Amino acid sequence: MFEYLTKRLSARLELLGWPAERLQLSRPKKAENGDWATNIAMALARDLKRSPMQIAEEPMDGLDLDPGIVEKFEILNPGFINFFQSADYLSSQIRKILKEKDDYGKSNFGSGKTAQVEFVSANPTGPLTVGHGRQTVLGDTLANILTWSGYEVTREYYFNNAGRQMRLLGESLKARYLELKGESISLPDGGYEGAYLIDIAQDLLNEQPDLTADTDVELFKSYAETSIFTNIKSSLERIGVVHDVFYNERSLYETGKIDEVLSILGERGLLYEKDGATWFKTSELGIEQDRVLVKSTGEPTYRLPDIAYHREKVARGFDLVVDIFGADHIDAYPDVLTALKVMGLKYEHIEVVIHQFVTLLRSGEVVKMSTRKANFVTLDELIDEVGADVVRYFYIMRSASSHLNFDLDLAKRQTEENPVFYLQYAHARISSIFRRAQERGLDSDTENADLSLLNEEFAVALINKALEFPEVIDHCRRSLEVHHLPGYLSELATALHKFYTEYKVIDLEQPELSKARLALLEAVQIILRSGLRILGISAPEQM
RNA sequence: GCCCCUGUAGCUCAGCAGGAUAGAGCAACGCUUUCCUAAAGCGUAGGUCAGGUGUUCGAAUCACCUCAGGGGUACCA
Repeated sequence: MFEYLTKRLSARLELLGWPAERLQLSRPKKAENGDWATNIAMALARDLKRSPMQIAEEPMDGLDLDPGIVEKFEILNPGFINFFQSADYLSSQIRKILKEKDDYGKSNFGSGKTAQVEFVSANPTGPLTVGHGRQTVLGDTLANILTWSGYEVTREYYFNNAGRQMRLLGESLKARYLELKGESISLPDGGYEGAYLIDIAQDLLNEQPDLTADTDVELFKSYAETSIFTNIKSSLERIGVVHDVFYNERSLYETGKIDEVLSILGERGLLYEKDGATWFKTSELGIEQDRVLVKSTGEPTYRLPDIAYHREKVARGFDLVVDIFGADHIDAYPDVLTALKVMGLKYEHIEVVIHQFVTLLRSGEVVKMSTRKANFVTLDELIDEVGADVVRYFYIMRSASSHLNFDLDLAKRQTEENPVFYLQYAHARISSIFRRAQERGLDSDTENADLSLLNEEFAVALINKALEFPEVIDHCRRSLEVHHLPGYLSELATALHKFYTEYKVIDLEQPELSKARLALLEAVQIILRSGLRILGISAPEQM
């Protein structure tokens, strides 16, 4: 209907010589204002110097619309043109859902195109925390949306197992190990204090009891890394996240990509030496101040490998690159994009999704978190407490740009009245009705159902809500915001529960009506199942 | 100081390519089950959309200013 109206009205506007690109169609909030509406008359009032009501008449005059789609239209003050869809259109759309099944709502926007989503990317210095969880679920769900939009998606995890932090990790493990052997050794300055390192030290002690203070710290570092990465991957798997590529920053050094970036920027005259460090003249490129790329110690800052990594992303030829970052990285990406730009590389296809922090509340108190200080709640603990479905839902029900308050007590306590169960119950409720219908011997032959019987108020409302699904997916894809989906699914569930309360689905006295209603529920269930699948949440048959 | 995010009902938050009377969930109060799962539905109450100025036929939405909270502004990532 949207496509149809857009096409017909645009053609009409062009015929009149009016700017068709100003045409906007939206769904009115109130049902009495129709199913679709346009404000074009008001938008053009100024240019045409005529009243909106007058303007509205003109394109609509003599415009005959397919009665199989549009029932009628109205022009209302102050100048809205409202369109009402026909019953035939609704029936045909339900048929479409039933026919396309789990493919309903997929688009070919990204067909033949590739996309990469980089997310999590936590260095293996400790378990994933509640803070990482948001990014994890955000990235995975967005990847699902892109897949639904036709893209071939690569989920990527970028990490660094070299550098200062990892060395500290190795030293910290070594200290714990020696501590277990009875030596009184203090943790290195700024070392990792987490208890998880004691567990790892114990494992190492069991496997290799003969290490001493003289053992190379490299052994401890590598043992810690392997152990922690195993743990991280297992946490990810528990909430259904599997990355396709783990990209090690170290490879950028080994293949000379780091040096290449330096030499290209050097050739452009954008580098200089000061105080023993190598600086990038970002101040000449619209950024406040210059940035250090190589420290006076000879080690690069994180910016340099980031630039090299993104240069590789560009070279790998993705049509769309999405980076999911926490708000603490907000200053890094302009540098990276600027570098790509001056190197003459494509960068417009790189989208950055910044998510704000998760504030963890426990007993009404803000929990300050730091991986190094070991004052954190792990993602694993959270999953243990509330389950993977609830974890995923809680993280994506809010927009990424809002500061998320994660109230642990609430999440734990809410197992009965949790919003996620509301959705799952809607799905289970339909399954339950199907089971009951079968018991009663009701013919569930939806192929031949007379869908025109679905003309009651709340049936129509439910159908309309169901038909919004592809628009919601598209909205998520366009804005790279996934929180619209859980919101929509809640509305769909509400429409379903309302329908259920008002009408009896299984009515042996009216088998034809029952059949039509069962067909509608089947369509609704298809959408609930698809939506939940995109969110990575299970769709139970019964609860 | 400068940059980014946020400020909407008691609480948590939608809405913000300007549109028709500002929404939901939770919390509060009241109601609904001889009938497909009440993990549900309905109703009542609750608002200076942080504040101000501007643009517009029309502003929660756009611009500017102020205030408040968070993050960044590192030769940490």
